[in-house]
Amino acid sequence: MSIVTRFAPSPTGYLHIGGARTALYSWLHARQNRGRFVLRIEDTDRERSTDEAVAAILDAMAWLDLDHDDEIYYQTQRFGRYAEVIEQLLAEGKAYRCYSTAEEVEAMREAARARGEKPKYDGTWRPMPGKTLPEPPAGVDPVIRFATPLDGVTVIPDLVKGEITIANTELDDLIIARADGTPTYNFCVVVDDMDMGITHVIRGDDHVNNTPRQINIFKALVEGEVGDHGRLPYYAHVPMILGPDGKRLSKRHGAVGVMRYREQGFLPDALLNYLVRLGWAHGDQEIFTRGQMIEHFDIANVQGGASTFDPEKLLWVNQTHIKASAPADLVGELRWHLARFGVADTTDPRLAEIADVQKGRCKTMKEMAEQSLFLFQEVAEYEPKAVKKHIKTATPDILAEVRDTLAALDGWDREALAGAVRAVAEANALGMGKVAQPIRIALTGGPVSPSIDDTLVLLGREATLARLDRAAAAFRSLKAG
RNA sequence: GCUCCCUUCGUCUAGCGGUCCAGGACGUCGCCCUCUCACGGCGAAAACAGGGGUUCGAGUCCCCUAGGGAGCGCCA
Repeated sequence: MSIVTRFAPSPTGYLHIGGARTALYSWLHARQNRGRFVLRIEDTDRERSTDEAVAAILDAMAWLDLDHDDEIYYQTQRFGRYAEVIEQLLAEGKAYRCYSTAEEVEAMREAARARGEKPKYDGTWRPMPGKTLPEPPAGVDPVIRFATPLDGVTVIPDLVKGEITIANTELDDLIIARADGTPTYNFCVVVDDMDMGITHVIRGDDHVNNTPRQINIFKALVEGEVGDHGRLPYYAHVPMILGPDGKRLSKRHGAVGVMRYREQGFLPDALLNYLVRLGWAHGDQEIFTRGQMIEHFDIANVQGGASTFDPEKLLWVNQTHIKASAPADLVGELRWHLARFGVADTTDPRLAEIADVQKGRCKTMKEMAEQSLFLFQEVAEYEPKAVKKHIKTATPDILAEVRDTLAALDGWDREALAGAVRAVAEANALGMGKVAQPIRIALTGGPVSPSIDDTLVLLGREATLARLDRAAAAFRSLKAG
């Protein structure tokens, strides 16, 4: 029997970090077992669901490259099916109509609370052997409740937490269809998981308390015990992700939307790598390629407790991935970030070359783009602090000498350029720093860039000579004035 | 209030009864390398929540306490 997992977001906002992790775990579990990964949009709450949110979630999934099988399922398109199952449950006496008003139910809950119990519906309208039901009041549209077993226990076969046992007396008869006839979450999930043949429900552990209810509905619909392959799913409740203050990760903690991480310059594989390691480990290994994640991930080894999101480590993982990437694989994100900085020419053939030179020195792709901007635009100003520190009275002459030496070069390759700069330094009895820094400022406007030979190669002969001329003149007038 | 879950360095974690005076990684702090920023190399500080058991032996199994989290909707 092949594995089927699913990711089932409700489209009320963007895909956040926590959702991305459960999606990743589901995806990994399916891919490593050559199973199917289903994407299902849980949009039964029509008030809060939006098309924009659906689009945002799909965008993020695409960027992360967590590809799904089958078409995308939308719960709003399955209302007919839910109605059918509700009729079946009603006919079999496994569900019943309840005419209690919201106010009455609230009073029941208060009463239970007063008794020190969990707030529950009291079963007024539940048919029982020998019990006479009240006469349905006129003008009240009933809700439909599921008849939860009155005794016994429900066991959740949970791959992460181990078996969890809940007494059925803790559960009440939950509403599966509202007064207006629309089905509710806990019911739709079960019908969908059943119809789609889900074998492993991997989701956040905020759903643990819902699970016994869902299992009871499941048992009312299919034969077999929980955990039977293909009949009732296994569960894996993965813990929450916490912010630095120990509270559940939320907007307060800054970026939570996956696409915000793209904007900050993270690579999708790096984000996934960080996420997979948050709550799971494979020995001492920190860095995983996609293939390694698929090979080694084990849902049963996921940590039971919540873990804290650490932006610093994410940055390190990202940097490590950038460093290990083939330049060609970085071009896409580099181009995207350059465009965000206003660089219109996205077809520059130097992109791979730039990525190759920069990849060892950037923590993020945004940083890489930003530090490569000097290659695409003229120097607007020379950073005052850098000028103060590195530009001396003799600098204009040195730069002129560098310029002439470079201009006399036959080729424009790294070795020749490095040799030329070193020659000027030696001729003037200066350390490399005393020559390289002024050149760097002249060419980029600031004190930071790749090694001076790489910088010269990337900038090219024409731009280099022009910028050296311009800087020499500018510094000369600066020192004179 | 009730139910369920969780608890190893600041953080992510390894550990699945002895090989643990607890290992790796991020971060932090030193030193080295160096044309800038980075990279890299070497080194240091840093943890089994507390208390009872079980056992020849417990970070590893059980119980209690404390702390943290989730849920208790005609939301998902």
